[in-house]
Amino acid sequence: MSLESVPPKYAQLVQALQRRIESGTYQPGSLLPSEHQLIAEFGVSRPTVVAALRVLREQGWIESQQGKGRFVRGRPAMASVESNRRGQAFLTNPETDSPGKLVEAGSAALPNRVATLLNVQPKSRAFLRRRLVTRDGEPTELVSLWLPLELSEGTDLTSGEPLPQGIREHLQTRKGVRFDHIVEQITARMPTAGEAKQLGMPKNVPLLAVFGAVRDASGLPLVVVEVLLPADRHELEDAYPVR
Amino acid sequence: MSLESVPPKYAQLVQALQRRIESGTYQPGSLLPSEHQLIAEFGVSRPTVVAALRVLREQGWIESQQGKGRFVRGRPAMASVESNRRGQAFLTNPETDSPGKLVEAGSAALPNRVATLLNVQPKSRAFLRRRLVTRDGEPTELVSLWLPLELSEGTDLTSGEPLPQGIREHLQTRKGVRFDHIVEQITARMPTAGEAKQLGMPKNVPLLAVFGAVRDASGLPLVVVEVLLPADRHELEDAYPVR
DNA sequence: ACCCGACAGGTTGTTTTACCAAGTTTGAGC
DNA sequence: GCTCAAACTTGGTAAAACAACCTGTCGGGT
Repeated sequence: MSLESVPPKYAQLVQALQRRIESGTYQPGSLLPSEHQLIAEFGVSRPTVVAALRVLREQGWIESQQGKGRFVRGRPAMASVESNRRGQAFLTNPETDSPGKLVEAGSAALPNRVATLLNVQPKSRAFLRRRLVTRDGEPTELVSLWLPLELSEGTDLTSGEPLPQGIREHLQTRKGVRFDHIVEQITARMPTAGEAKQLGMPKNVPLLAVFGAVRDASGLPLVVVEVLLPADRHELEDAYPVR
Repeated sequence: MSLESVPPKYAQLVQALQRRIESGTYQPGSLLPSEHQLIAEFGVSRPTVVAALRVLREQGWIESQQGKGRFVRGRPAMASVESNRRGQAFLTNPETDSPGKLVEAGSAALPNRVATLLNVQPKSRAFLRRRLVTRDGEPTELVSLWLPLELSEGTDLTSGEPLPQGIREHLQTRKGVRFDHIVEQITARMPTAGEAKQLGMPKNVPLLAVFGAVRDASGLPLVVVEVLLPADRHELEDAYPVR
């Protein structure tokens, strides 16, 4: 008896066609064999062929045109561009991964913008955990984490120690909340005197400010992350499909 | 005879189920009716039901678990956040949509960063089309479009008139290139004296600079867009799923 | 000679019926 | 109380038919 599970036929077909596109057997811009030809070659039924081609279309390998056929687009370059989302990393990676110093951890009054993102009354209080991240011994980023007081109770976020677990995992196991997506706002402004000093940057260099509101699937805000980056040392990169 | 086309059955089912989730008939976390129940209620075949449920799963409305059933997640908040991609709009919308003034249109030497994004030799020349976009009569954004000279030949991009057609469509029909995705870089810096004057902004306010490299499906760069935004008047918003 | 419509044959899109496989829960029987 | 089979669930495959769409060809007309 073999314990290794074989992937479904349509998934095997997907891989086979991907290999042919990558190897150049099917040139970008050219016409893919018709459904009937693929049925004959691989010895599967039409629904199986269609299921495989649907996956390829949704992943961007091919595009189809009713009445004409399916055209090869090539290996989707999107997948190879790693998205450098600032907010993402700080939520999933443990703090022990990046060296830094805890600046603040406790209850604090919310800035206006953060209160709006958390969907609470302005000037109300929430839990704040702020860390100065260093790279090569130099301070590079100031990361602030805000969350409602009721969400911070019973967690280890108040501790001065770096969290060995990702914040995402920490909150998910302890409070049962599920992160779903992040709404990100990016602005630029001049640093305050205190920020410039903490980050060791000239006062005439602007600051990139990234606000990330983490929400659950229904859109309810759970946590807000603010990342401050000196603009002369950082830039943000991202990729997305057209239309 | 009626000219209006009816959507396919599976799409109708998708809409019907979405309405029930939105109206609260199906509560988040609860179990969706089984395939058999949906077949009986809507009078369609199983593949049709499965097709609809597959769409809902891929869009994040529900999640499925073999042997147990399908669970309601709720309305995916992602979809309701319209992505405010800067580069996107300037490529698809005709210039006549946004009032503005053409500042430059012709061959120009490439800045280092743009040459890198276009994957050409530094200091080589390319076609530049620069527009100052105004809102409510005030200048708000400086948009620059760079493309290789061979791609600009035979187009109307050299004309001083606003393009009645989107740049994307314009290039696609005239040169046969197909836009696929955009790699975006965001930085902040202080404006030059000329930029501050053109944009009518104070010299001590930073500038958000968005570079968008438009590529085809194979990753070949086609066009580079640069958008300059005074940071006191603009911010960038975006949303993406976690994991 | 040229243009235009009808038509045939190809393609993908949608729907149906049928059956089997795999995971989960339930309850009957020991 | 435990085991295990039955009955549910979703996942996958096969075969068939019709609809919608595109592209040629073959006419007939101007």
